[in-house]
Formats: sequence, C-alpha cells, structure tokens
Amino acid sequence: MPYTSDYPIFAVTVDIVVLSLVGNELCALLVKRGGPPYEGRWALPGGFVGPTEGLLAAARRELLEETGVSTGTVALEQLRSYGEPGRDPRGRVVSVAHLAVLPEATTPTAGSDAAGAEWRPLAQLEETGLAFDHAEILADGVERARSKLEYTTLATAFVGAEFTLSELRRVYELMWGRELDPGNFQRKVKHTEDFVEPTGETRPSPVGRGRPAAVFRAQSPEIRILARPITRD
Amino acid sequence: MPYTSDYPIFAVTVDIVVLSLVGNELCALLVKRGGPPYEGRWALPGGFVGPTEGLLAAARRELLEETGVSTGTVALEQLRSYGEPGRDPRGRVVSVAHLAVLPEATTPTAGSDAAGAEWRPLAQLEETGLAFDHAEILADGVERARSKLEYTTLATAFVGAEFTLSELRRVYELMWGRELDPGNFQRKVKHTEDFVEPTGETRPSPVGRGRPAAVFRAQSPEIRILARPITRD
DNA sequence: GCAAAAGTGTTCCAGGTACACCCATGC
DNA sequence: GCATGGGTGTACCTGGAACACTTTTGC
Repeated sequence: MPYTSDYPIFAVTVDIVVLSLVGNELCALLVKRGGPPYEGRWALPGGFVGPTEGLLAAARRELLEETGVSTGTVALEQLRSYGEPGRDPRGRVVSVAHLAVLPEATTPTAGSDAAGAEWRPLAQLEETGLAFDHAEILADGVERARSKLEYTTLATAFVGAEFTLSELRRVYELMWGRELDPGNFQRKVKHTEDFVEPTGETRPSPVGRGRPAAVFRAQSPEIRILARPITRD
Repeated sequence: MPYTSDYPIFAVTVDIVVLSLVGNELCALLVKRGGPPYEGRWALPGGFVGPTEGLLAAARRELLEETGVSTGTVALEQLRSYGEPGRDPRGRVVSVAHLAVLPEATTPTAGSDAAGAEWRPLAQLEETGLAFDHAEILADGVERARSKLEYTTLATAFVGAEFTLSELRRVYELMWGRELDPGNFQRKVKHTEDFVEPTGETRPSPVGRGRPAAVFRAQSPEIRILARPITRD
C-alpha cells in the first residue's frame, strides 16, 4: 500500500502506436505480454507514467526501452486519451495514447519488461487479438496517420533521411491503398514549399532497370503543415 | 487517507473549453475559483473524474452542473490531455481537456461548486489571467474549433436549431477574423451535401431593412465531416 | 534495341474568386 | 423611390487529373 491520495485514484499510462512500412505492408510495433492480464497477447508498447515524469517524456522513454530508437528525431505526438472504467482489469487506468512513425530501417531491440517486440502487419491482426482496448487505439492511430499524410510532411517520417520521390509515393500508396500518378506526384511534391529538397545525388533503381532517381531529404526534421495538401480522395 | 494504490497515484480531471459567440465576440465560459489554489482567478469549468465515471461522461456532467445545458445534443469532444508535473500545486493531476460549442442563446446557470460562471470575451483576457495552464488549453481549444470549421459542420453548433445563412457566415467571419463573400458563401453551403437543409420558412432581417432570409437547419444534429471543406486561407 | 523507371509537357475540367446584377423588404 | 441585405449569374483563373511523351539507365 505504498501510495495514498485524497482524490479518487487513477493510474496513468502511455501507450504508443508505432507505425512503419516493412516490406510492402503497414506494420505496428507490438509487444507480447509476459504476465497477466492478457498474458501471451499482443499489446501496444507502453507503461505507467512515473510520478515526476511528463506524458510525452514517458512515451519517449517507453519507445526507447522497447525499440532502442534515439527519440530526439522521431515523429511522436499525443493521439488521445482512453479512460473508460473497466478498460483495465487491474483498476482505474487512464491511458494517454501517442503516435510514432518510424522509417523501415528500424529494428526493434527486445525490451526490458516486454517478452518480445515485433513488427506485426496490420492486415494479419485478428479483430480480438490485442490486449485491453488496444485494437481501438491502434485503429485511431492509423486513421490519424492516414489523415496527417494529407496536410503535413508526416510521409517523410516513414522513409530514411534520404529518399527518392518513388519511395515517398510508396508511403502514400500503401497507407491509402491507392495508386497515385507518378508524374503528378513528382510535380506536386517538388512544388510544395517546405516539404523536400534535393541533395544533388542520384540513386539507381532498386530493380536495376530504369533511369536513376534524384535523391531528396526532408526540408526540416520536424513534421510541418503543408501549404497545400496532398489530396487523398 | 481514503484511497490507496499499488501504482503511482494520479488524479484525473476534465476541463472543458466551452465556446460561444456572444454579441459579436468569441467568448469562453469561465468560472471564478472559490478556493485555493488560484482563488479568485478565472478558470475553465471542470473537475475530478469520478471513480466509476467515463471521461466524456465526466465532461458532460461538469458541463451540465456549470451551465444547465442538456448535454445530449451538444457538440462535445475530447481535445487532448495535459499532464506536465507541476501543472497543479495540489499534486500530480492529469487533465483530459474537452471542447464544447454552444449557441449564443445559452445562459450559464450559477454552478454547484463554482463561485460564478460567465461568458468572458477572449479578446479581453490577459495573458496570465487564467488559473493553472488553462490559458494554453483554451488557446488549443480555440485553434481546434477554428480548424474544424473548415472541414466539419461545427459551425452549426454555434447557432440555434434554425438559422439563416448570414448567421452561419457570421460564425466563420468572427472565428476567422475575416470577411467572406456573401454570395459565394451562400452557394457553397447550399451545394455542400449533408450540411444544411431549408425549413421553407423565411425570417425578416434583424435590422429591419432588406429581403427576408431563408431559414435553414442542420441536416444532422451530430457534427459531420464535410465532403468539400469551407476554405479558410 | 528493348524494357522499365524517372521526369516533363500538355490538355482538359471542376471548383473557387470577384463582382455585376436582380429580388424583396422597411421606411 | 431609396437603402439594404438576400440571393443568382457569370467571367476568369488556378490547380488537379489524365495521359502522351522524353530521358536515362540495365540487359
């Protein structure tokens, strides 16, 4: 009985929807629960917020512990909070969910308290496969990411520091499940201010054939609002 | 010492950014704090979430207690959560902020624990006038509302059940601080599906002169996504 | 040369903007 | 009639969609 309070007691956790495109599939970073409740089930990485720790700081710490990712440069933002009574059998727990987007290269390092962390393709998740209300949180995170591709530079968070416009287009195509016209995409992105800038380098096509592609980098490491959106429709 | 826990203890509150257009000014519903901390300062309505109460339910209850508004029909949604350590001198408090929008007609009824609730014009608020971090929360709420006017039917929440298109246009103009072309606004709104529908009535101009305006109602009481946005620029 | 990916040019069209103009009312 | 706000018509322009076409590579 280490903690006492005059107010109704809540525990506060952070859960993180970590998304990446692995191979040609949208994947979430999930951990297999090593103990009850929901032992053996997949869950979002996350954990309790420390008594003197900020919410975003807690999310950064959990992300670091689960993935080993240097979190300074990572796209990480608050998603929303989930606090229905009964969502956690251990007691009244409010979870402040966050959304993170990582480039494909990132390999999860087995975490501290997690039995194992893995990229799991969203297409293969069963409806009831996730612990707690994490399926709902994950769905909300994916929708937020799909939506932010439209009006922010979030797509650059899915690719490495240097990328071709085909790689960037692939992000949109996989996330939206829809093909985009390569020519129009190229022009649109290049003419949108504060989005990408050319490095001057070129890179041969991964399939061998075809003209080498110009290499770009994000104009800014932070995610910014685009002057004109990349429309989804 | 009525409450104990095995996990770090947090208290969870809801705070509500309640916006309305009163006269020709954007106002927030604020309460004057009747006790410490921040005694005598203006604050957002809100309070502790009950042990078995959902977050949205808590926000609804607080809104009802402060304003007497029947909350079934009100535009109310979660905004985001604020949980920096030190934001509340009483201890570690995470606040799940909500955003509500009310029509001008709404009069606040003096609340239970609030010394007094009043519509306060945002333009006249001093930077440091609000308790806690409520100035930041309020600013985030206003920005969310301004943004949601673009791509949802939120504007209808600022006016009564029946309204003219001039009244609706006034919502955009006041919130965005910019005049819109009356003719183009009219056509745009009428041709946007699932936004407004005519009642068949007309209403004389409030200033006496001029052609009477057709009366409309929201196509749906819920706030919906617009097929094509009302652009802000 | 041929296939394929990168990148450019061009045409067409929907929708927004600006603004002229007509309509319906009070005085 | 005149002022005023409601509402429609219209000409112009911008930006996106579709797609033809050129460029640069590997084989």
